[in-house]
Amino acid sequence: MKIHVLTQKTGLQPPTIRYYEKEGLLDRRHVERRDNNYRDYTEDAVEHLLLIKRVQAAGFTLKEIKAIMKEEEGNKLELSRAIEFLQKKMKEMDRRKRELEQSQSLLARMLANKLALLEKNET
Amino acid sequence: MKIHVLTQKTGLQPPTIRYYEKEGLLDRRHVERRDNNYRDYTEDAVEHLLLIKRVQAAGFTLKEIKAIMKEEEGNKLELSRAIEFLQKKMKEMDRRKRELEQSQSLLARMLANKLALLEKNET
DNA sequence: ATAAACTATAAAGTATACTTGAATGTCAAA
DNA sequence: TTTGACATTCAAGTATACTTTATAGTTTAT
Repeated sequence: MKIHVLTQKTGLQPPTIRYYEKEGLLDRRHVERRDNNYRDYTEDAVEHLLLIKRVQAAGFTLKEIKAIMKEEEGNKLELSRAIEFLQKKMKEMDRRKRELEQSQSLLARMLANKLALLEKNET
Repeated sequence: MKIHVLTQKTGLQPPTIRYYEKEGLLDRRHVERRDNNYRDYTEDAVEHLLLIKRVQAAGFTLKEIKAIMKEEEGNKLELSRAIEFLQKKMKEMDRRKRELEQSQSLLARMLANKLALLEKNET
């Protein structure tokens, strides 16, 4: 499919998708070139980009995402090192989750305060 | 306390703390100037900066954090609008948490694969 | 008293993740 | 066939969140 179709399926913009490719987040499995030099995306590209979006929204940088993706493929790292890497990432996510929960409870307290005030005013 | 002491208590660097002040994340409650023009931080500044760190680690920008802080003070916004604001932020955090959990389960699957491989190799 | 350590400001530089602009090429429909 | 929509590259611009550099004033220790 052409880039425009992919933008509709992913919600990303053409320059963003090209940028990701330039940064090495897409490969032969996701894009090829046609005779006219236009990019031709596979169906896999859709899933792949949506995955990138999710992981990115979870707070990872493109660099980290690339490392994770590469790792997914890779027997470049040996097994034990790959496991170490993934466990480190898991811990990072746990930490982020805790921080998120703490912030959330802060907001919850603020919200409770406001709601109490509202109650008072209405009584 | 002087800026150096605050850096030790927060783990932030002097220019970062000054930058936060410039960006309006600190006010009279947190900093004052002495006769020599040196900044003099209150104990409140410590808690405040650590809070900023946590909320930031949860994925919020300084601008958003500032908005939340301002709101915490503020009867600038009327009550109902404040509540709306906080509820919106809560939803954002829920979404972020879900994305984090999805990414985490992705990593968990990858990790499970690696561990299975490891098992196999050892048998 | 003077060097070392700390403080200040202002401006420029850096990294990340894009977005925008300029110039050009390709294709599909009227 | 020519106009409009879409594609390409490359370079420059933007926003966020700092960090670094340069210059200068202040305080502390010896």
